[in-house]
Amino acid sequence: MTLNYQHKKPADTVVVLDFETTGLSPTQGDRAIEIGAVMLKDGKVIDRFQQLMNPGFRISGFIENYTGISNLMLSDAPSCETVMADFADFIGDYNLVAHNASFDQRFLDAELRQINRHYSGSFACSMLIARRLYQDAPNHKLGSLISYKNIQHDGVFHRALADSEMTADLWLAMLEDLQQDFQLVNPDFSLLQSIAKQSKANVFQFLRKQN
DNA sequence: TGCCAGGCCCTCTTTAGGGCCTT
Repeated sequence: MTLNYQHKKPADTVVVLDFETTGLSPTQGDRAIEIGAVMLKDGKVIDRFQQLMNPGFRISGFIENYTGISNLMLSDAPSCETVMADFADFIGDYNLVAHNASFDQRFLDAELRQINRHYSGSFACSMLIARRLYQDAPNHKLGSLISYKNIQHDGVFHRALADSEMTADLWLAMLEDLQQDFQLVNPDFSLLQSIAKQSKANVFQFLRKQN
């Protein structure tokens, strides 16, 4: 069997991450308030990262309610700069996964720019991939996909570590489905990135060509 | 609860509009 996609990293280790933030747009002044991440290697969680961070201003009541993160909780949290420096060390140059990755990438880029740190891994978006693989799902919100795939969870949503754990489980479920449904021996980050670039109409034909 | 932004993606499209996702 020959797979016509390229392995980018010697070990298929990825970091699945999720930000909680003060709003939707760093260009409008929004900042990160929590980062959560799990590191996957060979289909297993080998490390975790979770930290609240103080954005330097009060967050809105909407965000307090949405995330369960209060201004009191953030009052004694370390600064975004301190936390993001640690997180930059955590992710290193590994490839990255997030649900609706364009959102998390904007905040990661904005926060790391503040401390002049960089990363060289590339992003894959679990939402774009799920839209192609699970076209019958009622919608492609993270919580809906967790239910659709019957993935066990602890009922916590909109907290960074809980959401990154669920995104990691969704990622592993997609890898497993590719192995079972398309007899792919070693589906990896690069293949899933390629899936996100296919049209919904052509993605299954693309997958059948992979072996 | 919704607004704010931005990218993707579909369609009654491409000289555009609007829903889906993320907080």
